[in-house]
Amino acid sequence: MSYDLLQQNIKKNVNLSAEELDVVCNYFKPNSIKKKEFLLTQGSICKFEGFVVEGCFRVFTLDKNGNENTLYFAAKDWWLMDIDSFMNQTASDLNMQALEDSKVLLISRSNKIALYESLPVVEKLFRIMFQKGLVSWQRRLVRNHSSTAKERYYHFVETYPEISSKITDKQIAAYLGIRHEFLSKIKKSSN
Amino acid sequence: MSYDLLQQNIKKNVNLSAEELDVVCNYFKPNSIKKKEFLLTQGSICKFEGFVVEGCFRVFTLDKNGNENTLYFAAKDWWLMDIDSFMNQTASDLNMQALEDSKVLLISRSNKIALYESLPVVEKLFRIMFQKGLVSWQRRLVRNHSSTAKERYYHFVETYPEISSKITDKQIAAYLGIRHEFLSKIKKSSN
DNA sequence: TATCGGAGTTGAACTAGTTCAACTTTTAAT
DNA sequence: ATTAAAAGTTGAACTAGTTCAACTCCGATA
Repeated sequence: MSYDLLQQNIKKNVNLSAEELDVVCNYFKPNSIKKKEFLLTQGSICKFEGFVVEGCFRVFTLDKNGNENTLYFAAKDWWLMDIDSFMNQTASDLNMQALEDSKVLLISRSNKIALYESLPVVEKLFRIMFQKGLVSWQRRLVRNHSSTAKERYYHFVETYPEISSKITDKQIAAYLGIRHEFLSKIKKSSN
Repeated sequence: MSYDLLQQNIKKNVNLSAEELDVVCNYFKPNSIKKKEFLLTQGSICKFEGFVVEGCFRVFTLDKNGNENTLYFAAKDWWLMDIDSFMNQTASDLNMQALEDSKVLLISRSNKIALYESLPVVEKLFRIMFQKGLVSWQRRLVRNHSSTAKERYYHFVETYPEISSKITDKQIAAYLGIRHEFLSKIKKSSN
């Protein structure tokens, strides 16, 4: 059943009873997205938070120079959110595109609010999730400042082999913050 | 009284009664730190989370090349934390140094846990704080990838004029991820 | 089976940012 | 007031990464 993965994911962060897990899951609705389709586009208002059950997404923004900048990839067992747009109902800066046929569990804003209210331990769940998220964003920034593009590339493919295998080099370059031509030269150069 | 600022800060994120605010504040202990002293050093285990009442700190890590990399500055009304080391009681990668004589309110790990348990709305408080933090780290990464050092420099001084005025150019360079010699050239070049 | 478009490759010229070393200015401690 | 140390400046040589354009190599679609 498609809620299993979500339940496992939640249990990594907080202890919930089977009943509580069911309550949480009931707020999430399954959705299928075809390859190349967008779950969110820049300029629109984010209506959901999502959890990826199957497939893979890229989350990117188109910057002032017209370059794509990838914030993160979300494969199976990852969360998909535009926190800012979802919380404040402001125009999003982000695009979320399926890189293959995918299945997600989505929670609407009103359901998210209801969930927080009906089950206070969910506050703790997301507090811990965001806490962990913060740590990894901090690490990524330091890595960007202290490593070369080549080092960052090998770090990425070693850390996320499953994701690396699903995406193009162009998309990896957009994540690393380099041009894809240069990534091509990195791969060619001897280690 | 030195808890006022903390109370105001909390009220920006959640609605607490005066009594609840007092409960929260009671877990925090005032501390004075002299200029140049360290509140945390790389390799040690972080025993506290802090809120800056007066003064200013820089939070940085010494990377493998021996360069200082500044994660953030914390002036009055900012939080000081090494989430990873504090939560998991693992060796810290971070240094927290006072840039001037400073006053902080510190909460120990056992008190933080007790606080979460005694007042569940504190979970919401930190959930929202971390949520906002995540958004700004994401923005910073995109900015690093899509702007030149010069643009990032002017963005920094315009966004944080109070902090800019307290710190050296060397420290700003360590935050921007550039060498201080290059920052010197940026400032000299016509806008 | 042809073809079209996107992903990847390559090279040459370029530029943003680094490195190092020498120097000046400011700050802090005695 | 003196001095030492740290911060800031400058220039010259360098390098990591960009830009642009031409080309190849698929993989999807008609």
